[in-house]
Amino acid sequence: MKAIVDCNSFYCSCEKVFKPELNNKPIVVLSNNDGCIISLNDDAKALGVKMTGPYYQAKPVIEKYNVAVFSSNYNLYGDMSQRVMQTLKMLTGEENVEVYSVDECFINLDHIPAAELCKFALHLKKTVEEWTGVAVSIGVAPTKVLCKVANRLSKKNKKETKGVMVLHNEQEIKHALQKTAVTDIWGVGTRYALKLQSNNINTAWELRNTNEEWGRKNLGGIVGVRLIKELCGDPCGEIKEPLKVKKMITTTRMFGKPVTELKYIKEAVATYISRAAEKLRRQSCSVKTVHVFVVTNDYADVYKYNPQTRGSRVILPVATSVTNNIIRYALPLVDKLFCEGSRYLKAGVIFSVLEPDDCIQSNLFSAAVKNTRHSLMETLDNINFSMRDDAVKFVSSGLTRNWKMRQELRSGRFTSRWEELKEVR
DNA sequence: TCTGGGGTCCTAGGACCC
DNA sequence: TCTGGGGTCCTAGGACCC
Repeated sequence: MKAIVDCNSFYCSCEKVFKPELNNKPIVVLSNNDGCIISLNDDAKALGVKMTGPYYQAKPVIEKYNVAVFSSNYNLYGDMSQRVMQTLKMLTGEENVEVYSVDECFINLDHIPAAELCKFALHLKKTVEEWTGVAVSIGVAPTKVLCKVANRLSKKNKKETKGVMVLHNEQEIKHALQKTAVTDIWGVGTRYALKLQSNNINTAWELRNTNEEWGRKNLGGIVGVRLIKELCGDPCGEIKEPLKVKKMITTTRMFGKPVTELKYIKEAVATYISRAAEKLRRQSCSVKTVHVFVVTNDYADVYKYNPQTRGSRVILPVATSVTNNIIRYALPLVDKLFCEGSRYLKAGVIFSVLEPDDCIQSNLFSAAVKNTRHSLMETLDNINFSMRDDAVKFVSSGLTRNWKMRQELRSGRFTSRWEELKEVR
């Protein structure tokens, strides 16, 4: 058996830990740039506020009911996430925990006797809540997909389930699947949901009873086959070692307000390259292919949101993680992409084809230079880490940066900055 | 008169996730 | 005035190899 442990309204819970006066009060957390609502607690949901809706649309309700609003504070959430995961690893053994995202993980429970699963899950929940202050829900079942089903039902009816649901046998699985719409299955997005519904498959139970060949044809080949097997209780995804090394690194941000000047877009792209290169060095890799993209909103009616993406890529002669090298090759792409007169909403970079630093493929046609600037980069990373982000940066990334995103309502980085430590009198 | 079959690698694009 | 920022996996098709 497996479990999924999922933090309830994670970002809101993190804010609440340091502001106990918000207990039982509605809370929302906004995306970067304060654009969208990306987390809301049950109290906010009860007021009719929608997840991932634009902030401005919900503003009337938010102001009327005095909902607490925060800009996202990823330093805080990242640190709280580690505390939750660390607690679970201590309780179940590191090798049994697969961290799946910032707020959820799968746990292998094969060593727990069937009769004790529920008790054990409740123990995990209670301990995490006591040690970190973050509330969690737990779903236990034979496969990951079924765990997600159980977890969702446990959340929907917290009073009855106490936030824990175990699917012990076929009967319980059947009952749970009948209560789950296809749109709520993990692995079914809008496209697949439409296809399923047009074939008159509306519940998870109906999907489970579909034959695998139909799934192969209509739900993305092997992906669909696995999905149906998992619903049948036949595990296709085991608890995995976490991916220590990413295969792709992306950095992208909305601008604080639309930008029309080439100069500022180049500054932003240089900044994003610096950030992505930091992430790259953290996993001791170098990048071979750099993709740069910009998003415009050119429409007769400027209020209509109709983003258009244009991108271009460059393949470096030799993979590198040296920021200024990457900037040199990638920044000219911005000149190519730029159109005078467009309004730019956003830009970003994607690093793909990542090579480990210790086995970089050299180039027959360029001199065999090593990553000689590594000590410079290391120094730069150390300064920026110990002082503040961007204490030292490249001039091409701009000095004034008036394109930067808004974060007007961010709370303190209570657990990761000494100067912002929470004081108790 | 007539031109194979089997394989690998890479990339773009589509789907999904939180 | 105003709509996030990351990721993953899979597949099809083209280029190339012997």
